[in-house]
Amino acid sequence: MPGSGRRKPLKQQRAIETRNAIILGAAAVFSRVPYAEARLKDLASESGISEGALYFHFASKRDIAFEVVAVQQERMHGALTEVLSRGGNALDKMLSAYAALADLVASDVVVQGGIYLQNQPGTELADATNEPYLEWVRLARILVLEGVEDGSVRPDVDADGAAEFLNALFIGAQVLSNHADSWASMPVRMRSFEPLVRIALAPASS
Amino acid sequence: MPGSGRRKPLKQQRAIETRNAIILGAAAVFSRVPYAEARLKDLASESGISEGALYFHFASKRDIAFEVVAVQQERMHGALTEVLSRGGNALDKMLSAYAALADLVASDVVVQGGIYLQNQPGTELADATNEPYLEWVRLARILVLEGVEDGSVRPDVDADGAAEFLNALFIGAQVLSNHADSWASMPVRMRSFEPLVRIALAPASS
Amino acid sequence: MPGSGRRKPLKQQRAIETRNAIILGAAAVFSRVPYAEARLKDLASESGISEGALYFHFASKRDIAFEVVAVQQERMHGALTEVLSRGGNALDKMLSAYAALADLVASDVVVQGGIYLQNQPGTELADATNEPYLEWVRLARILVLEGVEDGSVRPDVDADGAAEFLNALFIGAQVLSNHADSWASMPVRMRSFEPLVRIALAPASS
Amino acid sequence: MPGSGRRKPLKQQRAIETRNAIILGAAAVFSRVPYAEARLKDLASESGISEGALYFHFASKRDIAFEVVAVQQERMHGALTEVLSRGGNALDKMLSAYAALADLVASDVVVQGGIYLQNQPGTELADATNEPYLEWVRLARILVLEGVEDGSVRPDVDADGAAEFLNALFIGAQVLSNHADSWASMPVRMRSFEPLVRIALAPASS
DNA sequence: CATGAATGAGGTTTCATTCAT
DNA sequence: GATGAATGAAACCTCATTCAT
Repeated sequence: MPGSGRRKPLKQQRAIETRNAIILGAAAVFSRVPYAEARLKDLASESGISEGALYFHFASKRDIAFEVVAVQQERMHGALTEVLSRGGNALDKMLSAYAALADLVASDVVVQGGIYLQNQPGTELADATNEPYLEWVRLARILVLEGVEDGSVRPDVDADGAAEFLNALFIGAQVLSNHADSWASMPVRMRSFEPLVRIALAPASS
Repeated sequence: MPGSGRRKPLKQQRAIETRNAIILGAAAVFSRVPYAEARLKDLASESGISEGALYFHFASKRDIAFEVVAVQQERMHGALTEVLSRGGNALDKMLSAYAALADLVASDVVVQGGIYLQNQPGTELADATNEPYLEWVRLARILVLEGVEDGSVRPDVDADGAAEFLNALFIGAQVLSNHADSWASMPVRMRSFEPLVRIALAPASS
Repeated sequence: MPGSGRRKPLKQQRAIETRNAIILGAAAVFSRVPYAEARLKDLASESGISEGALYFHFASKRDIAFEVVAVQQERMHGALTEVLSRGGNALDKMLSAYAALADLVASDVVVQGGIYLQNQPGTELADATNEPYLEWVRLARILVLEGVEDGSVRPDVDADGAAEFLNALFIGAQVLSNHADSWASMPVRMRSFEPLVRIALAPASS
Repeated sequence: MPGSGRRKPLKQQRAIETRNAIILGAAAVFSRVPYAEARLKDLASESGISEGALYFHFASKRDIAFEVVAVQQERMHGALTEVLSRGGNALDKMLSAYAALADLVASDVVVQGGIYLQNQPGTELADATNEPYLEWVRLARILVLEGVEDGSVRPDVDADGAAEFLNALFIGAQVLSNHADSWASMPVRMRSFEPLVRIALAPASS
């Protein structure tokens, strides 16, 4: 995972601010336009700095993209663990996890940029970009199994299939939301899926 | 039809073949690499023709991409109408429609190229690329309503929500399949979702 | 030795001409200005072609420089073998060899470019540039030994020292000539050294 | 000299040290790499100071290079006059002068940097760089004539030719030594030329 | 005096498109 | 109809220089 982690100490406060501004501006551009069509000129102007300054903080355009993805991962991970630490049965936790992520996606430009960057297989970026998907699937699988145990999920579901099912749903919602209105409708969309997911996974009722 | 008239058609015949070769080669490239990273040189070599010759058949790279998307639409549409013309209740039709599309996606390079091209909002291509999504949703909605009528779908489902649900699932599966193995696993994946979709949409059983 | 040897067949006559024009123009620039200060813009205009066309024929500025050096080597080698194949004793052959090389240096732009390129150790070019010097020394050594045998060189000279002596003289003359008048005076200069070299190497006379 | 006057000189003292450090560091870089490829960043780090600080002591990169050349000239001049002030006939003085310079070249980084800087005609530096060569030739000429008078040099030598001969030899040795081992072998090399030079210039023997 | 951060001009390289054969 | 060669705009990146602290 290149791009993650500080290279230099960054001695001045001003530098840190600039660095953050770059990540923010870059994410904004990357969330609107495919990586290869994102112009350095735009990253710079969106960040309010000169083009050359980018290279004081990052080694290349590629590195900037990696950093955006890294921050996105961090934030999504943060949101996730926060939600999962709350009480409730596994199914509820799962659904509120997706809801929380949907909120994050709708509101956080860096997350949007990171997501869109990941949706471009075959790019220079491919490497740093493939792993996350697998991680989500793994997590979902764990939650499904947990749900079977605590009774919130039907015992006859295929854990792997269900995990991918949830993931496909989430990713599809991202793509559709992006197409529709740049992720603004993401939370609504996910919420509208909830009842169907509940029916699909929850025990026959009671 | 005297032989004297043949000369032109014969030439056209060759042109048509070349044209198809271009579309096929282009689709192959577009299915692996984002539009902006697809090199004309690669389209040409993958099609087995020279770079300059592309411009005899198409006005620009953009046009080639459009044509790939057009053919993809055509083929998906064809597969769809073929499936939908068969008998069965709406839910069954719906599921076999998605299954058929999944097969198509897994086997047809042009369809793959078209799909991947569509997954790049914000591009030059954006215009020609946005509509199809809406159409799928519309179609799904109609089928859901049909299902409510013929009793294959629970009467209390929200047609709009269910339509988007199905669509998100399908699109998410595409993205995941592409990431995983260039769409090879698409049919399996969709089939593994079927039981969950049935439970989510079908009436409580009896 | 990258840059030496044809990459592609170069199917068209025109291409071959252009390629040669590039080498010639590039050499002209490289003979006036250090590698790192040679502007592609100048290489192009001096060759009468567009900047981009350079990249149809060569992969990089570096490669162009390598090719110039390669051609220079070739030409110097050619001139050398031509001279050495003539009759005469070893000392005479040696001196007329240096004279012939001096003429070549004064008249051939590609040779000038190659020479100046080689005089920049520590550059990107370093690799392809170091070997030739050693080769000259080796050749001079052989001739000195030959001279000892045929009696045209004093038997008590140190072959290694004499070889480097001759080489230093030749290289120093190049540097001075370049400084003075872009190599124009090279032949005169070398000729003015001849008597001294004869005295230094020839037997005490009689 | 009251203590109250010392404050400024003290500051200057520090400045002088920094200035010297810069020249030393710069020379080290300039001796390895052509002017245009020498990075200010490297000059700075090699000098142990910050990039910005360079501009407190010098107006530009070009100025630093000039200063390196100036110091080099100074030191070579110093070594020369020291040697020439000793006794002996002209030929001996000449040879020990070159020997002394060779020692200096091998041991003094600033001299190395200066020499390498001068070997780049066509640069921004060209102006300040051309003169020295002429001066060496002039000096050598004078010594040759002196030698003719004191009998240490054959009376029939062409003073101009001999002067350039000696110079070419010295410069060629520099180039070869630099290529071979960054000037380390310079003294050995020059010494190995001595016998040949003696034979070339000294009277027929006796 | 010194430092790290920022600027901006300009360099090399890429690549869709056009041209001559 | 087709090819290889050429163009030129624009992209990414470098780096001497300047600025704020």
